[in-house]
Formats: sequence, structure tokens, C-alpha cells
Amino acid sequence: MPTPTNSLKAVRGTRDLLPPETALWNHVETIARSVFSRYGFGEIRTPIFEDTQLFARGVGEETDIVSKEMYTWEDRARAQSEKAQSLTLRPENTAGVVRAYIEHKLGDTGQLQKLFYIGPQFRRERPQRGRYRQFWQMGVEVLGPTSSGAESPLRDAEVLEMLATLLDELGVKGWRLEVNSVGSTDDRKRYNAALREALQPVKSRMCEDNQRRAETNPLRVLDSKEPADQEIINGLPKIADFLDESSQSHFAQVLAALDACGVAYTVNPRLVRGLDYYTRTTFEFTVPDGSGLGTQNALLGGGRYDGLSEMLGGPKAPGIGFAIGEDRLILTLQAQAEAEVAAKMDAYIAPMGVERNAAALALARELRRAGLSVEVGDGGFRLKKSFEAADRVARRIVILGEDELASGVLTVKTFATGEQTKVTRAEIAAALRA
RNA sequence: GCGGCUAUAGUUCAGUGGCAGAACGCCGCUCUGUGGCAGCGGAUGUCGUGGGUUCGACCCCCACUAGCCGCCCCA
Repeated sequence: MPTPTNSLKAVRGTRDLLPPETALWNHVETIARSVFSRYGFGEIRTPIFEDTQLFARGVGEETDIVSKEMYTWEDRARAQSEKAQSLTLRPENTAGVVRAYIEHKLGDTGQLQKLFYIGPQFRRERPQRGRYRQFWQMGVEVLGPTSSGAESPLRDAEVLEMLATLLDELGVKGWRLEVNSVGSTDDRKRYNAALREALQPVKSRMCEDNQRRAETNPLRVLDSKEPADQEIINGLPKIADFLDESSQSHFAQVLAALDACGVAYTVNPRLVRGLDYYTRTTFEFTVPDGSGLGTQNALLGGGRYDGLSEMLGGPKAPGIGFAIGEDRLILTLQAQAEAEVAAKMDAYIAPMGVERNAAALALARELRRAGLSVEVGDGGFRLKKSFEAADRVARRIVILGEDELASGVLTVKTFATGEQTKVTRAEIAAALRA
């Protein structure tokens, strides 16, 4: 597409969403809201930017997201006595939700909090299909004091079962659920140390990327796709052997509940997640090749974060949540849709001659107020053109000419059947509704 | 952040160192009130931006920008 130098355009990695695509976005969000509300979730809206410290402490200083992908700036001081504050566009929404939970003392209600959000997130990555610098996530968080049952494996299973229902209702085909447990914070620490140790003698035989990961983030070696290294990776210690008894039992109960609900899953011992706050249950839903996502095939991901509230200076508030990449979900639905079913409007009013325009608009007002979706043509159009325009956007055409105005009897033609009838002004709304 | 491919009409894309093309879409006519078909006619564009080579560049070279693919990472 031509891009003239002098004109402004959406910045790299951002994009405009236009009709008719926005109809699909609304459809997806409507279904998501419906499912979330049936499971007892209420909406939360947190600010789009937060104190940089929130993400540094919550998501993890060493993660790629925080160390190189955040949009951060110094907000100027309001008074000389004040220091400038470092602010950041949110790269994810969990930290903001937990911050709000702490700030509003939601834990003091003693109740389990079930919250969902839908909104844009920002990460400065190299743009690619299904990966944008401003992207949309729909997510939920379940958290609360231990006494509210927030730590129960039932909650994990409920969230996963809800996701299976949501994807089915949206019509996503061929999704796969992969689950794993990364244990408690202590388990992870011990596992990380063991992994580092096990990698020492063998890492020189691995690819360059994995050698680097062995130093910086040993967990990431596990999801390496390098074929030559698979044998070594398979021989590395398994996280499952490092789980303490309560984490083991927790994971077993989650799987048992999924079995009871009939939700299919695969345990993937190599599934590790990149955000520091994850503990115990982690999961990912992926879609098959050919679903429009290329290698970015993770539709959503999430897990437990039992220590996050405390990391942010709050009370103990174990929780679990996930985020759906809405852009990716839309791409998947578009790629999987056999035929695009553009919803047609109920009627197209074709005034014959410009002197009938006013009457056409008045009729449109009447029908629209009666709840019908109506488009109005223009009396300047030749009838042939009106028909062509009408067939594109509406199920029926209503012809409004001199005869019709004089007699009060309108001509209505249904495109699908070719049937044409005369309808009185009084019956028109009912006739169009049929 | 790294590597590769691409950029021509509203859209999808051909194209050649010497006048800018097709299909679809759009507009008009055949055709004052019954379309989808057909025939005829028409409008489209700084050939992504900037520079270089050349008598001459949409084409060759360089840089930039953007998109796509892979990596990294993640949703």
C-alpha cells in the first residue's frame, strides 16, 4: 500500500480496527462477557499506565518484558520538591489488578474476588502477525485470602473448564490445553539450581541460544525447539520431581477435577512461563497450524500466582488467572471461518426521485424506532443502482415512489426468495420483521 | 534486538532500462419504477520514501520506512 511521506499513519505495531471487522470484536467480547458473568466474574478496569515499579516488582526485573519491552517515561514533577515519577504503559494486566486488590483492601471483605478485564496492553516487540505493540487481552483473575478458598485446586479447574466453554462457544476449532505445575517459589528455586547444575556439563554441546539460556534463564531451555538438543533436554531433571507434597497434591486435584468435567488436556512437563510471578499450575491453550497464527500459536496463557500480592507489599492473596490474546483469537476465528456471514440489515429503503428523500428518511426513522436495522438510499439513484446497493447490505428492499406515497401501500421485495409484495404503511414493520 | 522476503489503481496482483497494465470493485450509458447477467464507455496511480548510476529508472545500486516469515519472547 502506498504510504505518502507527508501523511500521518498509525505507528509501527499499532493498527486501526475498522468495520466490518469490529463487528467480530464485539461479538467475541459479548460472548466472553456472557461466559464470565455466568461464572460469577465482575468487570474491573484499571489504568492503562502505572508506576513502573509495579511491573518491575510484579512481572520481574529480569524478564524480557520488563527489561526491554516496556514503554516507560519520566512524568514531569508537579512541584520542585517532587521527583519525576517513572510511568509505564501496562504490558499486561495482572499486576494492575493485584495492585487494585491491595489498594482497595478487597481482601478485607473476606470474599473470593472474581474479576475480568478487557483492554489494550503495550509491549515494544518486533511486530508480526498476531503480535502487535498495542494488543488486546481479555483476562480473568480469581484471588482472595486463603480462607476464601482462593488457593483451592477447584478454582484452577473452574478457570480451565470455563476457558474450554468459552472457546467452544466462540467456535474455536481444534484447541489444545497444556498444563503443568511449576511448584511453589521455593520449588522453583531448587529446580532452577538443579537445572543449572545439570546443564553445566552438557551445555557446550547445545546450540548457541541454549548455551545463553543455560546461564540467564535455565527454565527457557526446556521449551527450545532446536531438534539437535532434544535428547539432552529430555535427560534434564523434571520439575515434577521437585514439587513439594502440597504442590503435588494440588496439581493432582486440578487434573482430577478436569477429568470429572470431561475437559481434555495434556500434561506438558516442559511448559514454563516467562513471568516471574507464576507458581504451581501453569497452562496454555494453543490452536493447530493453519489457524492463522503461524508460530505464534498460543491463544492464551496463565497460571497461579500465590505470592504476587506479597511481592507487591500486600497481604497474602493466592490467585489464578489467564490472559487471552484477543488479536490472536480474532485471527484464528477469521482463518477458521468457512464463509463470512455478514449480517444483513432488515431493509433498504429506495426512494424514487429526490423529492421522495424526506419521506424515505421519515419512514426509516419510524422503522428504526421500531427496532429494525434500516439503510436509506437516495432518490437520485436509478432503480437498478438502488437494487444493487440494497442487495449488498439488506435482506429486503422497500420501494418508495410516487405511487406508494399516494396510496400508502409500499412495495417490498425479499432478495432471497425474489418474492414481491404490497404492504400497507401500518403493516410494514411487522412485514420486515418476518 | 537478529536473519530473510516483500512494497505498482480502492482490493488482489502481473510487468519491462524507452507512453503504466489485468481482474475484481467503482462511475456512466444501453435502461424515467424491478437489480444480480450481458454489451459499450470512463476514472483511477508522485510505481512506499529519499538519494545514486544512466541520454533515460517502476525496473539496476544504496539508505530509510512499513508489512510479512523465521528467531528471540509472549497473548
